[in-house]
Amino acid sequence: MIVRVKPEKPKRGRPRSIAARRAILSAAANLLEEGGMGAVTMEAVAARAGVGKPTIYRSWTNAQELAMAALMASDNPGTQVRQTAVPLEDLARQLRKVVGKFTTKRGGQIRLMLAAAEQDSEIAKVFRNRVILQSRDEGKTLLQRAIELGSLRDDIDLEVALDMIYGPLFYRLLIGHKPLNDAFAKALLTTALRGLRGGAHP
Amino acid sequence: MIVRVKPEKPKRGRPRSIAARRAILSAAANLLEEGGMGAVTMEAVAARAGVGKPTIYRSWTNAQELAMAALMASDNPGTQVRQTAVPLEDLARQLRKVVGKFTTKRGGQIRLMLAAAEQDSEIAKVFRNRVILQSRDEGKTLLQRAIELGSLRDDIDLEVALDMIYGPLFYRLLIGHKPLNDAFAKALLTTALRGLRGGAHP
Amino acid sequence: MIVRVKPEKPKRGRPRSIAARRAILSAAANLLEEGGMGAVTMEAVAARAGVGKPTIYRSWTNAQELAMAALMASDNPGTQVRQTAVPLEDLARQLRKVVGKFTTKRGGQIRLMLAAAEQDSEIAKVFRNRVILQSRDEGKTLLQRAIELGSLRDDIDLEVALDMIYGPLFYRLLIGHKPLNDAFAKALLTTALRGLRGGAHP
Amino acid sequence: MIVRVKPEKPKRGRPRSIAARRAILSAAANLLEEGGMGAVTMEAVAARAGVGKPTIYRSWTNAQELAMAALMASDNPGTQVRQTAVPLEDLARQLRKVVGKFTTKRGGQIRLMLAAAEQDSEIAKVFRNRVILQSRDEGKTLLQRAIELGSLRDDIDLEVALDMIYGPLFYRLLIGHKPLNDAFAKALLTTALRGLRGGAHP
DNA sequence: GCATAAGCGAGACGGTACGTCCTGTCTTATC
DNA sequence: GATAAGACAGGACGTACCGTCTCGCTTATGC
Repeated sequence: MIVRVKPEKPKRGRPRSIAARRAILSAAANLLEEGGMGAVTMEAVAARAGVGKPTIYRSWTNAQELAMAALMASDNPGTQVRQTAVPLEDLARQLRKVVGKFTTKRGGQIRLMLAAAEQDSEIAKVFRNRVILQSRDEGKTLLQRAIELGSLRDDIDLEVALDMIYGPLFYRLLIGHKPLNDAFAKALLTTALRGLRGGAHP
Repeated sequence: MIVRVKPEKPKRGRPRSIAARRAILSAAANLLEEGGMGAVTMEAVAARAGVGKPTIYRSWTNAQELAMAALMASDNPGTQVRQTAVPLEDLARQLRKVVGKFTTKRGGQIRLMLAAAEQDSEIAKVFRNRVILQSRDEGKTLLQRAIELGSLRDDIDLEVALDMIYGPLFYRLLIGHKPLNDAFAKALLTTALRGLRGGAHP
Repeated sequence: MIVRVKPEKPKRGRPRSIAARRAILSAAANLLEEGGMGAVTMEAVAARAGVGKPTIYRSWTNAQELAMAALMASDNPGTQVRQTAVPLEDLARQLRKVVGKFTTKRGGQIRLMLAAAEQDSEIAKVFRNRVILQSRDEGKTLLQRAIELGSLRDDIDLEVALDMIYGPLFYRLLIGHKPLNDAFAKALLTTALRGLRGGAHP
Repeated sequence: MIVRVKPEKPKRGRPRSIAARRAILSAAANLLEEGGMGAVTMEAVAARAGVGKPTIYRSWTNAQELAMAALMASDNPGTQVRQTAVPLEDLARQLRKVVGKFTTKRGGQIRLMLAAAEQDSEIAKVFRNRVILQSRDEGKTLLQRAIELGSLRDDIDLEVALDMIYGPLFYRLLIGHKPLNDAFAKALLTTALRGLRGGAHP
């Protein structure tokens, strides 16, 4: 792998660009944490970052995009789980991690972000892929391995199975009708694996 | 002991106009349908309803509340399914109805509504109960009957089971990573009933 | 001269509450004193007087009228001066009284009242007659007596003379470019009596 | 020592649009003429001037200030009289000019403006100086010259004399109890010069 | 002596304007 | 030649009063 050590092109009068970007994202993230989506206004971000509004508009077209970008920038991608020989145990571990992530304040921010954005905007898609579907994708790998190992039936619809596991987590995050915790994650996985069908079908 | 069946407080002053209320909700609903949440501004609603702004503020504290109220008011509650002797078939039928409801434009509105609102506002809770959890509650009755009839295991956690069924629908509605249709509803129910585990069920 | 003591038309229905009237005028006067004309809003008066708005509107058509009425009601008419054998001394005494009246807070209220009102409204005319021109009318009597006694020229235009005396008081009240005090009143009267013309006309 | 004639602060950012300023003042002046003070609302001015409300608020804090500024801006300062060798004749000519100015519609606007404004606001002071006291100041110069020439007594209090001449004009403008016209101006000046006292001047 | 009419408090109504905030664009002077 | 500063047109916000209108309730008079 080749590492480009900064080409350092001889630039006229734009030494500020990276610093400004960082300041903007940082200001936006702080505002988001302090006052939610509503507090992330272009004016507030500009003021706090010590930056002109046009500088922000040059990189993000509106406040939602910026808020999303800020949330993603401050996101540690690491829900990553190490894979062992027992994928179903890896899955259980990963679900607990996801629950942990959702339980923090970040969970609330994610919730707010989801419906606020234009559903079809480019950034919204990226956001969903990065923040929401990332764990599901990891889960997909685990399920596939479990099938290969014979731990799961080989006739299941993988996508349906994934939604049956990750959907409920998301459901409780957004609706909040029941607690979202490790116990739920465990019960969910157990029930999903075993099925609901009663005695008549052993 | 005499039971007064409604204290019915004396109500001083001019009563609120039900005509105005109706006009406001109607205007808000129309604007919502035409231009989404963003179009439901207090000013636009007031203008279209032929009503003063303070009249709106007297009943709803902000545009989101009003939009939610309008959506609920124009909502036909009828996901109601008739119950037969086979609750699992009733459940399948109901899931198809829910999918149908989510698939229309109303689905998009519901999606937008959810995250836009203050999560803990009173109206938001009512909204979630009426629009989101209503079907789930109906499902609960069906599942309970199924357990009584022995069609389902009697050791399942009912709440977990419900989320395992309704959560995925909601997941696809909001994230949109995969289609939300009858086929999905059917596969979902089938998989949930049967379980994912392999081996033991050759 | 026959004084008709009010034709007293036979009124049906509940008579207007004098208690309410008093409460309204009192509330208006207090508000006027506390916050000037701007504070005398119908709503504030109604709230403070413990009275419904229609009760106010039944007697006064707008806030300015009410404020004027309140100011007049709380006005002691007594600039009245006793008349002695030397009308010019009576006049000097009266001018001092007028100055005293204008110097208090009431002076400021009068000032505000004058231009705020519709110039040609009925109440504004009454106000001007009662509050502004009353003293001038008294002065007219005094000047006439002085002319009869030979203390003043008999070829002067009385109205012009009156405006030459009372106008400057009013001028300083409203514009405030120079102090309005007894010294001014004295100098004014002296100068007016003596004239400005120099040596050429002894 | 070097005297910098105007530090001329660096003025960061986009300068205020003089076109906008002109449009605002023009719109305000028109509205003032059409409907009086009450018609000069920020919204109406903004709409007519094709300008955002904040642009107005950036320069004037409320409608009264704006109306005053508009009236002053559209005011031709020209009551200025040319000075001849006979200052008392100059004075007579100037009084006729002032009367002319007060008699037009502008007179009514001035009247309304005076009491409507916060008495002690900065703009109100400027207004009084520019609109009301300007003529009086010119008169002061004329009187001084007349005294030097021996046409007036040299023992008069100049300020009192000025108020004795200009106060009555103002009095009739605001109270309207008697007509304000050239005849009055002439009689006023004559009476003031000659004095009111009888007897001593047979 | 009881009906009737008007006044009463309360408060909602359709409106208008307020003054603030934010948007997204633009125009400067600065670095 | 990109930046920060900040003015611009526009438009929604939520509030304050306006003057009018219902309410349900007194309170006098007059039939």
